[in-house]
Amino acid sequence: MLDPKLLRDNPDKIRKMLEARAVNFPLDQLVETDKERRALIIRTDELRKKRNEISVEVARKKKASEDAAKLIEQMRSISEELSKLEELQTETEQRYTKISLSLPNLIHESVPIGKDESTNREIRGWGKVPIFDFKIRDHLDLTQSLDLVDLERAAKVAGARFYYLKNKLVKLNQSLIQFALDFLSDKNYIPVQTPYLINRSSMEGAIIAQDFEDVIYKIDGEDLYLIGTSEHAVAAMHSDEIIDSKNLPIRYAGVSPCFRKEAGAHGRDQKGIFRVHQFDKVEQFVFSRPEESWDEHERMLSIVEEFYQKIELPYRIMLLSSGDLGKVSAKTYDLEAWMAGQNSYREIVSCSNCIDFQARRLKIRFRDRTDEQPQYLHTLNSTLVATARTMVAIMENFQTKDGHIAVPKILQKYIGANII
RNA sequence: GCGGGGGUCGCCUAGCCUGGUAGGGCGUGGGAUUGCUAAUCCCAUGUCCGUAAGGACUCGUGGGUUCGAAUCCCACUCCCCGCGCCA
Repeated sequence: MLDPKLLRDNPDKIRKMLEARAVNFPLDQLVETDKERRALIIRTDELRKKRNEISVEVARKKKASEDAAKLIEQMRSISEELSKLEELQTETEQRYTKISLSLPNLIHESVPIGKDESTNREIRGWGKVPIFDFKIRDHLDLTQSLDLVDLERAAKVAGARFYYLKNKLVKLNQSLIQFALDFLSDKNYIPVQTPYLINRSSMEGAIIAQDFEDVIYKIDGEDLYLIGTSEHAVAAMHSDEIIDSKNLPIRYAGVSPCFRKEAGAHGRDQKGIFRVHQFDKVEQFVFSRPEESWDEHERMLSIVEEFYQKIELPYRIMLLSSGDLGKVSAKTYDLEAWMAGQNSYREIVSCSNCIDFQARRLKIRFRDRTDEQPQYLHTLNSTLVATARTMVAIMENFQTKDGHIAVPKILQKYIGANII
């Protein structure tokens, strides 16, 4: 949600953003509805004022045991008119909210303008792409020959894009989670394991309407949705709260499974466990003062880079262009890891500053002193590790000539082995 | 799932029975007073509309009764206590 004042004072700024994102949005309709709703507020406020004045008079007369019948008759007609207007107001308010909830976030000035991923900008790279002196295999091949993943039975039991992890891959999955949590704890992040199902109003705080269709699973007959990432549950943690600024920034290490419908991804990445309906993730989520959020954003990215250097995965950092940017984010870096089996870099991390967009939706504010106007804070989120994709990268990059997988040094003590 | 108790401004609390402008304390900021500090006293302290003056709203949420609801009625929700079931 954007600052409603922007809608009135500078709609062109919003128009520019929509253009840069190449998004169709009924901006004029929103501006019009905002006008309607404000006019209605003024009219109902006036009527209420009148009613309150008469009500005080009624009370006074009754106390003095005078006749108030005439006034009460007036009250009756005001109340009648008011309830009609209120109905109209509620309807207008709902219409306004519905449209404004689907309005995407503003874009930071450093974001390159461009229509899709082809205009993303490479910021830097790290590590050497491995060179093999044997014929390499992709991760699907490796998981089948080493009996690490059962896709056929998962398809039978749950459907496409599900999987059974088996044997040492189960341990690798746990090791990545454990290492990630230790790593963030050392940096004073607060570990938090979230609810995996949350209600609609919480979900609406973190995502935009279209995502309900494309990514989010709903529990039939309940006001419950499976989280697409712990970000959704952590963001809503402090909804409707005013946070004492001396507690900022609040840095959480969220851990949870992630559930995604992947609607519209038919045919893409069908192989193996790269694009799946369920995976585990450790996530950085930060509540920050507005003036500190851009530094915080860079800090989160540097933490991500340190992590992947420790597990020795070659990567490059991409700055997403306006057309590829998520609707709730003002600026996003992706980390793309080298995947030998696909001979390309693939996205495994997304690091975003959502500025005050989620905070407005969730009413998360802060202040320095208790007599001060509270103001919206900024929220940021970044993957630390999404296990399925990171395991794909590890398997493909660390494969050995004899068809096994070397375990990155830092994970060996967690998994209790140096080869899979 | 059943029975009982509860949810009031950032925090704590009064008001609810008996309907008529939501009061007090803490915290925080400002001011007064005072060698300094402390204590004391005064003012401010949520959201929305409005350039402003000002006004409206706000008592877990949503309905209802009433001229008028924090207060009465109904439903839902969350927390606490007891019982039941249960990994």
